Amino acid sequence: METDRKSHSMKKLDDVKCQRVDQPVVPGLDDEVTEVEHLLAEPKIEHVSVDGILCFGNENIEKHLKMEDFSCAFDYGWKISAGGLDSIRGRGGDDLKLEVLDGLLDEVDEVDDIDAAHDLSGACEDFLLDIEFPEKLSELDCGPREGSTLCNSSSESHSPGFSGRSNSVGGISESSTATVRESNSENGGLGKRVGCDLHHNFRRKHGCQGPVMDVGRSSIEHMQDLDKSDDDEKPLVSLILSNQKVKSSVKVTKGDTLLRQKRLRKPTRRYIEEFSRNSNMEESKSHKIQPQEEFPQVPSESQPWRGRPKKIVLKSELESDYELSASESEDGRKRTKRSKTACDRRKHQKMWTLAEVIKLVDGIAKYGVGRWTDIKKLLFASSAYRTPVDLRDKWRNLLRSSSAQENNRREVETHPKHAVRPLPKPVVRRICELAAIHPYPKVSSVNYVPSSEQPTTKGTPVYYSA
DNA sequence: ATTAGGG
DNA sequence: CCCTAAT
Repeated sequence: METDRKSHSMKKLDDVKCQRVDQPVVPGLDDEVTEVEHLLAEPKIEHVSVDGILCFGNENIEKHLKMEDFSCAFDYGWKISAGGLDSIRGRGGDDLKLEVLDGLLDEVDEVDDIDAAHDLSGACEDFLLDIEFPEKLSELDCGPREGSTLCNSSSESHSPGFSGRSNSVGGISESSTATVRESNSENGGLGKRVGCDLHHNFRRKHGCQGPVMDVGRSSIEHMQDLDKSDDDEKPLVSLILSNQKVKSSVKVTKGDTLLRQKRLRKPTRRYIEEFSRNSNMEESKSHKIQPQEEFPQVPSESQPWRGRPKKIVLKSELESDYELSASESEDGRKRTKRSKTACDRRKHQKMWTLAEVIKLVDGIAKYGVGRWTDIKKLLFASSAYRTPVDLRDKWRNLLRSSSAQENNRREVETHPKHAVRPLPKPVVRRICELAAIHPYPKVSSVNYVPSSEQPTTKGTPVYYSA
C-alpha cells in the first residue's frame, strides 16, 4: 500500500530517514563515536604505563609473570574504557556504551585468542612447527627487523577489523606484543608465544604453506643461539627455554619430512575453530583473566573469523523480552569499527525473543513476504545480528511451527512434555493470517497485492494459486 | 547484493 | 544456522 510504495521508491534515503525517526539515538552516534574514540584513546595513554610494566620483560623475568601482568593490564584498560564511556552516557549514550562494550567484548575475544595461541604451543603439535617462523618471516617480509615493523604487522593480525582505530585493547595488544618481542631478542622462549600468536593470525591471512620449514628452522637455530647466551646468565629462564627448545627441535628432527606433508594440509576452518575453542577453555581454567565475566551470559565463544562474512556483532545477548525493548534500539548498530574481516556471530545462534518475532511478523505484514532486506533495515536496523536471511529463516520456521500447531493443538496440549511452544496465540494467529496471504515463496499469484488482509479462513491457509 | 531452497 | 544456486 502506501507504506509499501514508499519503501520502494525512496529506498535507502527513506531508510535513513526512518532510522532517524525510529531511533533518534542513531544520528547522535556518529558524533559521539569520535568522542568514544577519544575516550578510548585516553586509556591508551595509560597503557604506556602498562607498557612499562610489560617492558620490564627486558629484565628477563619469567614469562608467566608477564602473562599475568598482561591480563592485568587488559583488565585495567577495560575498566578505564568503561569508565570513560560512563561520562558520555548522559547524552543518550546508553546504547552507545553498550555498543562499545560490545566492541570491547569482541576485542576481549581477540586477546583471548592470543592466550589461546599461547596454549597452542603446548597443545597442538601440528601447529608447533611454524610457531617460530612468523617472527622470522616478518623480519624477512618487512625488511628491517625493527620493532616498529613487527609491531605493525602484529597489530594488523591481531585486529584485522580495526587496525587503524585507536582502541584500548588494540593498544594493549599492540604494545604488549611489541614489548614481548623486544625481550624476545634476549629471551628466546618468549618468542614462542609471540610467534605463536603471529602465526595464528598469519595462517589465517595467508594460506600458510610454502617456505615454512626453512624459515622455521633457521628461526629455531637462532633461538638456540640466543638460548645459549642466555643460559649463563639466567638459569631459571633457560630452564623454561630449553624445555621449549627441546620441543621444537624434536619436532623438526623427528618430523621434517613428515611435517612437511602434514603442513600441506591446511586445517579446516572448523578444525581451527574447534581447536582454538578448546585452547580457550583450557586457558580460561588456568588463567583468571576472563574479562568476559563482566558479561555473564556470553558463553565465551571466540571465533571471530567464523560466521557471516559481514559485520555481524555479538551483543550481550540473551535479552529477555523487556531487555530487548531497551536494547533493541541500541544493541547492534553499525559497527563503526571492525569494518573488514570482522565476522563474529559468535554462536551460530541467537535466540529469537517473542518481541522480535512479533516485530518480524508485523514487519512482514507491512512490507510483504520476501522483502527481507527492507524489513531488516526498517525494523531490525538496530540489531546487527539478524540478517535478512535470518529473518526469512525465522519466518519459515514460524510458518512451519504455526501450521504444525494448528494440526496438533490438542495433542500437544495433552502432552505437555513437548512444552516447547511459547508462542502466544495472538501471534500464532497473525502468523496464520499472513500465511494465508503469503503461502511463502512459491506463490505464483504474482499480481496479488496484499492490500487488505482478509483472514478469510484463519485456520486453514488459503493458497491462491493452484 | 538479494532471495529462494535445502541441509 | 549454514551453504549454494539463481537472479
